[in-house]
Amino acid sequence: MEKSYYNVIETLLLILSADEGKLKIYLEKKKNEPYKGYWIIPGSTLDNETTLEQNAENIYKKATGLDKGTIFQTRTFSNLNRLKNERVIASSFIAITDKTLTDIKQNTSDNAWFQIDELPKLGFDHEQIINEVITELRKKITTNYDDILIKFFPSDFTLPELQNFYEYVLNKPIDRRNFHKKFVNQDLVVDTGFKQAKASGRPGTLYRFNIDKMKGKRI
Amino acid sequence: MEKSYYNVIETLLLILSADEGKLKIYLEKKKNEPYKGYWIIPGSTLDNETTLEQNAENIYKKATGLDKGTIFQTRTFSNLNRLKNERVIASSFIAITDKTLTDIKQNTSDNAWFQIDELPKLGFDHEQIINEVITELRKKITTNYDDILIKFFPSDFTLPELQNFYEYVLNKPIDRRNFHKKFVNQDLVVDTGFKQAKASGRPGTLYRFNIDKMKGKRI
DNA sequence: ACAAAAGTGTTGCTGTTACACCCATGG
DNA sequence: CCATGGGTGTAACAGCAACACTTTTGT
Repeated sequence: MEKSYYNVIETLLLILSADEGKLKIYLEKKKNEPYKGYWIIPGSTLDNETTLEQNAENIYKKATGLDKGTIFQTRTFSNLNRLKNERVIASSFIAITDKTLTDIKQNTSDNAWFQIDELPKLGFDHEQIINEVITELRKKITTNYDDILIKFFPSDFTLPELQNFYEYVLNKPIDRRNFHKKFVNQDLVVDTGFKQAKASGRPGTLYRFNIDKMKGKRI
Repeated sequence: MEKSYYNVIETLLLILSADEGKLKIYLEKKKNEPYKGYWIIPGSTLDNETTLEQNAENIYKKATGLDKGTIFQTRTFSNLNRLKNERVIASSFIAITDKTLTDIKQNTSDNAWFQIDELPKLGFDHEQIINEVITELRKKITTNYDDILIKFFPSDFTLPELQNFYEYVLNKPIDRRNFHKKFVNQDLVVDTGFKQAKASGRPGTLYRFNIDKMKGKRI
């Protein structure tokens, strides 16, 4: 290979969702070689008439069937040996979505949701990319940087649900009474008046974020 | 221009420093057309045998004469019309440095430090890039995200110095007594035993960050 | 002595932590 | 009535916010 000032760039989109108190990622199974049968982050090579943001949106639309979502840029990976044959730069994006609204509710043999701590066998350097991007994201979630919690819970939720997700990301337990007090006493959440329908146990109260109070709030 | 999957990428390095309570950026004056006489962010086109990180380090070394510094990646800009002739993607990095240690202490006609709210006439889209990157950075500084304050104050400082910088970035005043108490009572800083040499007024006590206490500390 | 800038103490408020029992629902 | 999971109160402590006068230095 010869030294050149032209580079190949791909956009990789980490589609994430808060589901059952876990942080989950949507992955696709590769149908052809190399890495046939391995799972990969959905992506697309960038042409010089498209922006990275447009590219990410296109991947999002194709994968979820949704038009609009919370999509933002994260790291760009430029290691020389990411792929075998050619140096390809990966610009990674995160999309935060509501799993229940997408066309990909059900896991199939071709695509599925995985907990970010229970990843399947991944192709290329995608496991490393997920780990690096998620490490950054965990910091953002646990401090509510960029009001990111709101984006993971766009619709109604119970406080135990939120707490489970938060404990999962933080990886340590929190006292339920204190968690409840924090959100309710500071009016960070609003009671919707509805209760969760559940299989067992007392149904939880459904809350919604009080956007005004949550904006800029450091958790 | 024809659609292609090859792209030109440049690395832009925003070299920053906390100086006299202000956030300053190092810029270079462009010597040839286009934008001759305008100021620009130092940068370099990426070849396909170099990583973005290596590229940023090279720019840093060339500009400051320093070997190592705190350098990290920020946004990648891929607008189609950034430059006139060809679509060039800009991957921006921040370098945080100690202005007094660099070879660029003095402003010359070719390069100079500017307060980030008193920028000169900038070439290309560099003003927009600075503004977007600095907006993100301000959030990080004011929350001490990634322990960034330590990086801006690697050596001794007085509390009023730190406070001035902090007020400048936050763009609002803070009570001096409360600021002092916060850092001293929580042992976030250590008294070095020295005093600042100053032109007028009572000399300030020189402190150093207590790294262990500052790590992960949210300000 | 004056100007300039740094150092400092108290009080009330707000949020955090630690801790254990009762309540609503389905089976 | 039992299992499951949700809801709740209190007290001690820590950090934050609001407030003005004194000390050290150079001129």
